[in-house]
Amino acid sequence: MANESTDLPMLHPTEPIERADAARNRRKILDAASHIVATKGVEALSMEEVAQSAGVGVGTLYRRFGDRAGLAYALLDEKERELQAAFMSGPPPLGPGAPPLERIRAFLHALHDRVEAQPTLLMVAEMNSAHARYGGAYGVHHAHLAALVAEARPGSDASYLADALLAPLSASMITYQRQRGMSPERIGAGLDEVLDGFTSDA
Amino acid sequence: MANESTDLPMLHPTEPIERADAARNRRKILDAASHIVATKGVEALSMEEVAQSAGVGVGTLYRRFGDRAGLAYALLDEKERELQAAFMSGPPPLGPGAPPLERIRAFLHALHDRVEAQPTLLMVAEMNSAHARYGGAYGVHHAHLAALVAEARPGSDASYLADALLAPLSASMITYQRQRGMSPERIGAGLDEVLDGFTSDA
DNA sequence: GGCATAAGCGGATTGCGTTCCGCTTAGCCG
DNA sequence: CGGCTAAGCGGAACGCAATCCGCTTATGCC
Repeated sequence: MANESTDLPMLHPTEPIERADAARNRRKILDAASHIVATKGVEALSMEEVAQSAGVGVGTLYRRFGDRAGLAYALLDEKERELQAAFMSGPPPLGPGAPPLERIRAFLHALHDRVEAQPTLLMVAEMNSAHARYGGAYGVHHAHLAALVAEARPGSDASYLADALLAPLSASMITYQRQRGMSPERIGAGLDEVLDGFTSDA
Repeated sequence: MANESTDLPMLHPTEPIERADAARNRRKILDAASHIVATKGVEALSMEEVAQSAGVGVGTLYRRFGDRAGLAYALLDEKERELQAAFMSGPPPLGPGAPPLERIRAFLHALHDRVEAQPTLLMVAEMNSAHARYGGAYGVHHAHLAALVAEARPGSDASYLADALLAPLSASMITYQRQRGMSPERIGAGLDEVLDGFTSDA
């Protein structure tokens, strides 16, 4: 079990193979990082502190994870994999089997739930390399959603609409809405309202 | 003409009054900053360089503009005022007089044009203090749009829908789409498609 | 005009993300 | 089993945003 569960998305069928010490360090780093997040919060997740706490140099952190956003993303990776498995091969309505519009709805609500569960880590992950590194997950979500939209609304620009549907679910937007006093339930209901526009054909 | 044109939004009817040297410095800073942006690009807009180039201390920059995002926002302020004037009291369809759905469409396209014209500065302005400082402009846009949505779709959660319509127009989203090869025209057409969902009542 | 005072100023300092580069060592090969 | 080599490592150094605090000065009041 050398290389599993903690590289970015699932787009590296056969990477060059990872050296044993590198794998060991990856584990140490992720353990230290999640411990820091759990005990002191995301804002205390500084590269230097993680490195020290894991007993490695900061250079190693950057080699493994690219930047702080990449580290945050790696911490979210397990949940991300579960999510991807759920909408790619899990039970409907999230997984295959339900009509596209119901799958879209289920998917957007799943993304919303994820943001509610991990707002701060996601916000860090969205930063900086946002659409490059984190782009791995975004790309998968976008492709999935675009396919469903193409089914639900043939002839539309499904790729654009997928972006437009994902944009309101960014961690920073939702965090901002929550700060303004908007409840998760209201956000969920709002999502459904947005989707009502999809039900009726143009 | 002490205090005009370069404080944040238009929410300070009668601020405490600005000292003369402070106003002079504000001008020097903004001039230096826009010169740097014009000649070396936004990425060269560092607080230290602006301060040096304007002949003031960095502390003064922070006193005036809060942070780097605030400075970027101030550089966009003139255009922002024009935009606000246009949709609040200009000619239709952007200004009052047209039916709400046409005004919504005109407004979103105006925002899109703005992003196409100033992507990098807007991206800096969106950073960090994003929804605090820059929140001034966002708040105005949101309030305007929510009012129009409430007119166009009575009974809906206009405040949420306004967020959802504004989210795809963030500078970072549009920059990302452009990097993927999506043309401005396609984005504009996509916006119209999103609005089609609004035409047909739920 | 002179003075009191608070607004303003500036640059040294701090903190942190990121980069760089010379050293170490795991993994392979003869 | 010993040596080769490239992957990996670590931590010093850098750049830059942001803060802090003692000094300066514009402004209002007598």
